Amino acid sequence: MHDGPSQISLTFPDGNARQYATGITPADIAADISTSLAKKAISADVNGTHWDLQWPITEDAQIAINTMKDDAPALELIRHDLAHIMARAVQEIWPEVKVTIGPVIDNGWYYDFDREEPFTPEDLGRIEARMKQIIAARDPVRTELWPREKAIEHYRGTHEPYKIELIDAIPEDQPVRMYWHGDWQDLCRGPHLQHTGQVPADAFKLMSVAGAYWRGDSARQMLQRIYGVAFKTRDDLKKYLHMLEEAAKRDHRKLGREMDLFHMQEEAPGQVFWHPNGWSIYTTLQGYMRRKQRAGGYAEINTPQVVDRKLWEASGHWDKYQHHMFIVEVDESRDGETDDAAVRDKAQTRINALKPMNCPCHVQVFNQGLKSYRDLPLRLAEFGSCARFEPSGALHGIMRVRGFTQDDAHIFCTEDQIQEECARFIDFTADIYRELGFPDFEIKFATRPEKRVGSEASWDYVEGALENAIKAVGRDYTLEPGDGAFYGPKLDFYLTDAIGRVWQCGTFQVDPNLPERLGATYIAPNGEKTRPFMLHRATLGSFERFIGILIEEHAGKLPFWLAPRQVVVATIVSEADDYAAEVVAALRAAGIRAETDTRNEKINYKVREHSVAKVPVILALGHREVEDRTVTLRRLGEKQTRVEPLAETVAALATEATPPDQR
RNA sequence: GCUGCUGUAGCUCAGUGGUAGAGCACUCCCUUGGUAAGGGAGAGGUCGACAGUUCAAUCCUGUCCAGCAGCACCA
Repeated sequence: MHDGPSQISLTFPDGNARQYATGITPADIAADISTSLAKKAISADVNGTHWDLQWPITEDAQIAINTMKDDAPALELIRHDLAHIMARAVQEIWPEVKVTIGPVIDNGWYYDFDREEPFTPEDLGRIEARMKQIIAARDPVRTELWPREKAIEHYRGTHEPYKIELIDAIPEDQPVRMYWHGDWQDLCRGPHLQHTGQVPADAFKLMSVAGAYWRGDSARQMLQRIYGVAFKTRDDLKKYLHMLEEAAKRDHRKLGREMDLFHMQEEAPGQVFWHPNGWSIYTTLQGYMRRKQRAGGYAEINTPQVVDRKLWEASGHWDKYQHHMFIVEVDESRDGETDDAAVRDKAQTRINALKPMNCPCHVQVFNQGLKSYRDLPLRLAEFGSCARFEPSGALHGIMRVRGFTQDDAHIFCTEDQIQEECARFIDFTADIYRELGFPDFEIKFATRPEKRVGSEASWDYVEGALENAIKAVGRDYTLEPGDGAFYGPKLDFYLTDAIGRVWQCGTFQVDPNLPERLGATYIAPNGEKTRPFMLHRATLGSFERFIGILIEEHAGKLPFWLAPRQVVVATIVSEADDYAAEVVAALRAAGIRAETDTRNEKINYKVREHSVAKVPVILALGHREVEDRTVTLRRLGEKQTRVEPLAETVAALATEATPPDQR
């Protein structure tokens, strides 16, 4: 059966090599080393491949035996075996349920089932109880390689159509691997544990059930996906559940309500009603970005929101993006008509769309007047309000909305200037992220997709320019082959927040296509009309989304300069009211957002209320402060208070309130 | 958009086939209290919308709208 040598040499992590008969399994090797290792072993690493203890080894290799002490393989196996154990439990309770796939994901696993009836939360409890029985039974796990015909035949017999489809996707020449957990069988590439009892019975939890398309294809069957989380110990599970609770407390939708930042309502789904507090954050951030862009060589412009379809047809959006656009039909015959009834009697309808992007309008600005190569690079920036008809299921608080404002800009430049502009933009963006408290970010470099326009030479050149730019500014990147836009490659910038979540914010895209479609030209040194390149770029992405990220990153406790109410001056006795007004006036004169709280409430009450509202500084005033012209300062989250002279406090807070670019 | 769940006072949530309740918030009164909720009284709801079943619907059924989770989407 084996063509290879009858003896193989396996090298262990300590460097020792030993000879074994070919076809030996890691289980045999572990048993050969010691009985305790044989018991503790969970899997092996063979030449870097995660290897089931039951799989034979047929060639020389580096080998390491894994135990539960090895985190990565242990978690992988626990979660993967739990996927199978859960599927087994489900089929034992409801034999008619069809199984599909059940991979390991971050912190756990899921398994997709085809079942008529929806799984209920009570069902999850039943399944979990059954899983614990299966674990307690310590059922052996075994595996075999089957010829594909036999496997297909088997699944025809058990009426598992999804499994047959999975086998069809396996290359013809490969046998099919089967696994058994006790008597329950599943198609699986493995590896797995030795028996179900190796799974910690108290360190997993079924979390939720949700729909998911078979093979991720929205045209195909909707399945029911059950999510579970699993760890090595009960403590780790508890920690994870606690972390989820903490994340829920940071939810910008909850904090937005508590801090009175914004609201949304059903008459305007996916659009934000900004309240004074929220709008204060927005305008502060926008002011900051405006200064940064000016310093970065951008000229700010503003363009229309409602634009005739002709422009969208010319730009190509009408063909490719119409399903995402808000279309506005206006009866032009009513022009000058004041009688509403007459207006309804349409004669002539003009079709407009709310702009989903600013780029076509920016080209219109570029196209006004003749441009010279001396004008390039021309950097046009707009805080552009866009509307996109996002699918209802995609909406999420202010993070994914239908109406939003981008910190958008388009750089018109020559091919030679792309690299320099890209490098400038990366530095520009890195500087802003650092000042806003996100020093670490990741750049993803998306290269030419299969469906694309433009010559290979042009793609080669532009991709090279971006890559050189990233290297020139000394950044790392990850490659996303084939993920670029049809017209050009792009860089996407990802921030990681305080609890490890990743957010896509900045973007930089090279586009030779739109200038072509919209007829943008400049006069080159040789006197010829020449096509410029257009670079689409954004740093924050959208203000809405970025503010959502800031809220969640800081759990509502925004940096002082961004906080909507920076200081509340709270009186302890009403005799301090006049002094409180004076203090607030002094703070406001120094550019600080301050308010008085002279309500007839105890200081405890006021402190609690403003703390809950995340006001960074509370100044308490009683008889003593009035007498001494001092303030008692308390910072959010600190119990300690400090008594300071008024003038000193105002000066210190004024410094602290200075935006990072003006320090 | 798809699957499932949810929609009751400003917020968080109970509840019932005979048109509703709590806590907090709000208003007023008492209290002037030194750093995370002082006391009392009061006001506040077309029970998401529209149909249907019923003598009677907030409750049952259907459709729609919105929200939540996941999937798909995010040229």
